Amino acid sequence: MTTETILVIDDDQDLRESIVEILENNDFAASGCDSAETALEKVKVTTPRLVILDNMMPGMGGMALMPLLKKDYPNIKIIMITAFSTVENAVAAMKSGADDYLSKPFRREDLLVTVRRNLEELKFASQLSEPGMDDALACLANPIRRQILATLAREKQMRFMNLTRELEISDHTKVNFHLKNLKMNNLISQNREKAYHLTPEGEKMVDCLQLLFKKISS
Amino acid sequence: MTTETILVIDDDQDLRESIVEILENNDFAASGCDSAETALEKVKVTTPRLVILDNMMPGMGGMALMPLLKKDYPNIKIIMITAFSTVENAVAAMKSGADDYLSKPFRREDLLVTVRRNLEELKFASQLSEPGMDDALACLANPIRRQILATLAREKQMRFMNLTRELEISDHTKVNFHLKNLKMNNLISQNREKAYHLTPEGEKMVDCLQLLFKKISS
DNA sequence: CCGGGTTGTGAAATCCAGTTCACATAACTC
DNA sequence: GAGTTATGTGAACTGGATTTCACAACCCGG
Repeated sequence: MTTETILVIDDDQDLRESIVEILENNDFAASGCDSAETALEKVKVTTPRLVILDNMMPGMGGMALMPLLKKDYPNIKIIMITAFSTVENAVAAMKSGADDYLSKPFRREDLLVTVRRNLEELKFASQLSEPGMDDALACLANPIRRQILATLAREKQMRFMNLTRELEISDHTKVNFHLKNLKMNNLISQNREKAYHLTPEGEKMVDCLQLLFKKISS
Repeated sequence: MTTETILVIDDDQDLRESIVEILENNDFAASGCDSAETALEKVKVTTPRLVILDNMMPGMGGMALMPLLKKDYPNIKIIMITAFSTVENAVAAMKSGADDYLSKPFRREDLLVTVRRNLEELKFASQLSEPGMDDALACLANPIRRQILATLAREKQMRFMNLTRELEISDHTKVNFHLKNLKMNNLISQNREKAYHLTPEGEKMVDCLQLLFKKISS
């Protein structure tokens, strides 16, 4: 967990400080801010990924601040604090751009669950561009490599020439190229008899492909 | 279900015909064969994907036939019928290349379950090289496209320039290129206000990516 | 209606995955 | 051990994917 800052915007000092404290006690980096106006300044410097915002404040209210924040920082997540738990409040908050909401009064656990859920979603976005993901998908992008994985999943293990014939590819060096690729990505390996077989990682990948296929063709 | 032929090789006429009948009653295309020698001839013509083979037969036994079959048709699945259910029998059968086994006596249900399972595995192999799969994975292979999908999953909808800024890519035409690609693959589309958003297909794809990621990083 | 931001196109340039080719070494067969 | 098949490597080549560039139509506020 890096220094992921959470900004808490609330004019009620007690509530604000109590939220910040709860968050800090749970290893989040949080800071407070007592009005929408100062908040706008503060995000310029700290650029938080998550904002907790009271919708009722003197001056500019939370509802008014939200679109401004979203406009300049579309990837910021906003958790709105609404005074009473009514369906209307919740719907209104979500409609105007909140990603989640908390109804006063809320328990410490409600707060933490909501914060964690939203940070989790943020994390997902960055995961998609992670290097591991990149290699894996590049590997899977090639139909020959997928065929190889599928064949090995079926036959458990296979020697080079058998595999080549099975795939009905005339040029054996082409197969070799893709085998090397798969080997480098740790999806397959060879035993002493030079037979290729899936690694545990490779098997996971095959599982993934099956899942993918079911999803896509559903 | 195409005309997927299953070849039943057993010298015991009663058992053989009963197996074929059970299979045919369950919409499989099955045919019988009373010895290993005739089986070798028959596979040349029918090239079944699945073979059910008795290991005890006069003349060439099932154990001897198996490697011959596997050599010429490595993608054939073999279900071995062993006389008694002992661990040794089962292990021996699997070791010499059987993909599955049935111990006599078995119930109609055992047979069907085993056959279905093995056909299912065969089906998977061909799925992996299907065209739909190809497009989808090629699309996902590019990190920028994944980022776009992830961003749209988070923000629900976004206009062109906002998206470009969000991704921190200086050249907007590059983003446009990938957007066009995603559009062509029906993963995103634009509403009247020109805002991009995920299509139902695109959402499925994002789900897939999340699954993939969880699998990979587990 | 002027100027600036937005949204987009098509062609040229570039890059890189994938293919092909020429060759080499081990392994097995007779 | 001679010949054949299996397994593998590296370099050159090819084509498609990606990037860059030059340009243009659009919309919109002042």
